[in-house]
Amino acid sequence: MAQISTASTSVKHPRSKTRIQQENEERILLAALEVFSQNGFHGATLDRIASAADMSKPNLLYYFKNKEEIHIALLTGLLDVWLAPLREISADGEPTLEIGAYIRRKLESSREFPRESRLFANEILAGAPHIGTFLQTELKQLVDEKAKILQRWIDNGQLAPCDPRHLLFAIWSTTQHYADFSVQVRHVLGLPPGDKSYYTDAAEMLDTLFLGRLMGADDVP
Amino acid sequence: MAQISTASTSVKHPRSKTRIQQENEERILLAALEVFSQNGFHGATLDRIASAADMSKPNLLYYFKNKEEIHIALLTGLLDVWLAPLREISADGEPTLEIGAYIRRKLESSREFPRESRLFANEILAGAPHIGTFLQTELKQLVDEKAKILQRWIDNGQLAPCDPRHLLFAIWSTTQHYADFSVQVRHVLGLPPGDKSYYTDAAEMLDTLFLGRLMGADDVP
DNA sequence: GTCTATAATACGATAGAC
DNA sequence: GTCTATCGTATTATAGAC
Repeated sequence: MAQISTASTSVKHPRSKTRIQQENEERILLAALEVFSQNGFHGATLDRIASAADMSKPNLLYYFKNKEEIHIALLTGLLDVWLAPLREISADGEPTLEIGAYIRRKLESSREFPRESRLFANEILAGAPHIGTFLQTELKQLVDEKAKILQRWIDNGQLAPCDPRHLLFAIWSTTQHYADFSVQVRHVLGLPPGDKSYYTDAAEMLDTLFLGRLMGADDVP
Repeated sequence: MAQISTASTSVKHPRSKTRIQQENEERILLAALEVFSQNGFHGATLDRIASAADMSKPNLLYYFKNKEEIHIALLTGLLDVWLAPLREISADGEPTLEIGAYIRRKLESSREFPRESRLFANEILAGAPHIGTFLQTELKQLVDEKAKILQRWIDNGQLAPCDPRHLLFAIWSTTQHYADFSVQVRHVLGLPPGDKSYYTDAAEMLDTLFLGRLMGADDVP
């Protein structure tokens, strides 16, 4: 299975793209994001993607040589977006503020890019056939780096003792849940499709959960 | 789309099944669980299910009239298992103990039944085409019921003020994450396939997270 | 670059012998 | 109940005109 990473360049022709090329590729990727995120890789058909892009199927395959290439292009574009909020965590900041801001960035990302989140979730659920290498290298490296910062805060008594990596897992899972499981969230809360009002309560819950006792371990001996 | 629930009976013929029928249906469902949970509904093929069940494709279709019926049978069997840990939360217990035990049950369920968890996750990600009604009725009702209990604990000062439903969402997401995103967890931690040793640290993290400050809100004014 | 037509195949499901 | 053979369709991908 072809592996991708943030470093990989998807540009086959060094020649710059024409205006119409850029527009059409963008249109295809937008349509594909919609279809892939709702149905998974195998559930998505070129017919539906072409239809969503308002384009004929052969024309679509003029821009991407096959279905998998469209999928890979989407995932590739996603990885940097996924890493960005984590990258911003600074060792120089106040732990409570840094972690609180990270949670808000992730939750905002979940709210603004639910389709991207579901695309990512589908890929992981399927065993990460395309981004396995990315997870083992770029992501692992960044997590290792940030875990050191968190560990230092713990050693300084600024953060409750815990496994830093699992703290990150908890932040990822709780924030992404509101995008990936939005249907369940809405049904349980009795909200209509498209209603995202639950994000307000979600933000409050996560603040209570993560900033309640974990922070300021010194204050509560 | 055909909807199912815990109340639905999947028995078409009241006549009791023969030994060989039971065995074969069980074999098919086990194989299908493996294939569906790894590839999603559309990614799974009858060929692979039949092969995994060590059975011919027509023979498989002798027991289930089509692919969807196998999928529905799996989901139906899953719903009660999914609800069971939540049902056990008792209003008469000590809040800390009750919630701690619930988290451990959910985490244990994640560890013991990762394929079932992924099957469920795939169904929700796809928009819950089969279990939408279940989510809106049985699950919502049970959540409403348990949320009342949690709210009473909050009112009594035994639990930090928060939205009870979102507390449940946080428990669901963090525990299920270790089954649904196990590939990512392993890759980030640098563990080999099949290694589930991270569940120890996971349990500790969740205890710290959920039982740290949330409980005994009175103790920390 | 875009289209119609179509090739090639994968897949769900059935027919019918045993 | 189980099998081989096969049908029908959906879907990926290409050929070739414009």
